[in-house]
Amino acid sequence: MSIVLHESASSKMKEILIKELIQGEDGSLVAASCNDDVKSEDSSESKKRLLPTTKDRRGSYKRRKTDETRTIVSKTIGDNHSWRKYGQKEILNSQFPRSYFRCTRKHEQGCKATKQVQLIEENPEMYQITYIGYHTCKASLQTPQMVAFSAGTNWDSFTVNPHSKEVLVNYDQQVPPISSSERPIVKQEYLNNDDNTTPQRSDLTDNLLDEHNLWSDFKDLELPKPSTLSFNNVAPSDNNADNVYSCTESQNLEIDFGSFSDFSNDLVYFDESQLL
DNA sequence: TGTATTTGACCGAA
DNA sequence: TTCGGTCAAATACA
Repeated sequence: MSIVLHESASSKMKEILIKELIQGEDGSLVAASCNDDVKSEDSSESKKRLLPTTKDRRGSYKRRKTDETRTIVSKTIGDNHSWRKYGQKEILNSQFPRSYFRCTRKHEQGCKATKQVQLIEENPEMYQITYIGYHTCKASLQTPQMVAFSAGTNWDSFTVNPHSKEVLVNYDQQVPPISSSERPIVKQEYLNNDDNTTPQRSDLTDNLLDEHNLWSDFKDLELPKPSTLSFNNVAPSDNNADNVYSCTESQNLEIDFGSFSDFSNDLVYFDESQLL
């Protein structure tokens, strides 16, 4: 189960989500530790060598400040794309290294999509995956930013870090899903795992959301007035995407789920960039 | 032999 | 000046 939030998401949307999730009545929602801005004095990691040659101009790059980025948390790092690892780095104050992947069709098709994968310190079973840019290659099966509600998992907690741009979702698959005709059926994601050789169905997916899932939590949200969230169907970023909904703000401070007449095969997509 | 991964080094944004 | 992101040679693997 993963939630995708645009990095460009408005602070309003984040505030709403964060506030409500953190203040969950059942106590299952916890705030993530804020480990940002903690700079280490230990700079011994920096190994610089000044041997520049005209031939060897490695590392020349532009930081993707303005690129679209989406951060998700998942138990697997696989998706429908083919990735090639091009680097790994130890990150300051992080227990686990960060791996860098680019689309394998970067050169042949100029696909600019990259992703960064890092184990979460608080939960080493989960990966924090940051997608940067969108796939422009024709082999794209499904844009990763579409991944949102994967049904069937049982959410036992959310972890919301207001200092980062992400919502972490922990779930417990042991609890059998509770069927309900009123609950949305969200899109199932089939993964061709990069790490695991055989294609497998994502363990992030299943059929239905249960009473403890995000949907239920959203339904129970009491959003600060006077703002409201509604979900609108938005055009997918590529032809392979299914229906995608963006979350937009309206006036009533209620999440307007009425627009979801049929959740089958649809994805809920938080495009916070549309919130002002 | 071709492709993928590892790893040290470099660059540049912050 | 630091450190994250990227490059590319070296290495591993099929």
